[in-house]
Amino acid sequence: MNVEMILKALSNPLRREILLWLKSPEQYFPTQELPHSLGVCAGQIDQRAGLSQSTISNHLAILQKAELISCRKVGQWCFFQRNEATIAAFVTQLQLDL
Amino acid sequence: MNVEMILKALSNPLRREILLWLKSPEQYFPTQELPHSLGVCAGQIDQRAGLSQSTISNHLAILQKAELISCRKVGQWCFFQRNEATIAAFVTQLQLDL
DNA sequence: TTTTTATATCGAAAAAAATAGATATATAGT
DNA sequence: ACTATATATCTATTTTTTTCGATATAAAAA
Repeated sequence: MNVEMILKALSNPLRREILLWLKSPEQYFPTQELPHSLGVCAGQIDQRAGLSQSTISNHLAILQKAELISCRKVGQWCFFQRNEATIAAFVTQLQLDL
Repeated sequence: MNVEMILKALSNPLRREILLWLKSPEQYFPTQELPHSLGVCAGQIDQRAGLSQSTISNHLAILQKAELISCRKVGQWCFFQRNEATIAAFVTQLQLDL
């Protein structure tokens, strides 16, 4: 758990928003056909964010490197999920470190 | 309490370090003549950080705008202190928002 | 009142982050 | 095997952040 990387990741509003979207997939990604329990498909996130595919791919990579989200590959798709363990550990760590 | 501004402020390692220094002034600023209960003099922070005066002034302004620190002016000096209320409220808010 | 000291602000340069389009890679379907 | 689809990577551009030196402001000291 790298507080440095996590704070950098969270300093961007879009990345924070993506984290929120992933908190309530049924609300924010109602058009996804495969079950939300798998996570949310990268393409769905692209669509919702309205920025280019490569830009969103980059943001997702930054969230992933910070271990705030994880990716499950299913066929040709990538399904992203929040990593609640890291998020909780981060808040706890901040409480001590800050 | 503006989570956006606070996260931006905390995304910089030097600003996080300054916050830590202000947590233990007697440890990090033993040469300060006036009592640490006043806060830590801007010049002491400049000296410890080893960057230019204007750069540190800028960092302190960013921390201040985020209300992570506050400034007390005594004569020609500025004494900075952590704003523990904001810091605690921020961590609590993250726990909910994130 | 002039000079010194402390901090803030301004303007410019350098470094880092965000964004996009083009291309590569990997999987699926025909 | 060829084509279509999904995502990642590469390169370039734009925007934001960091940093500095010079100058402005304000208070203190001479």
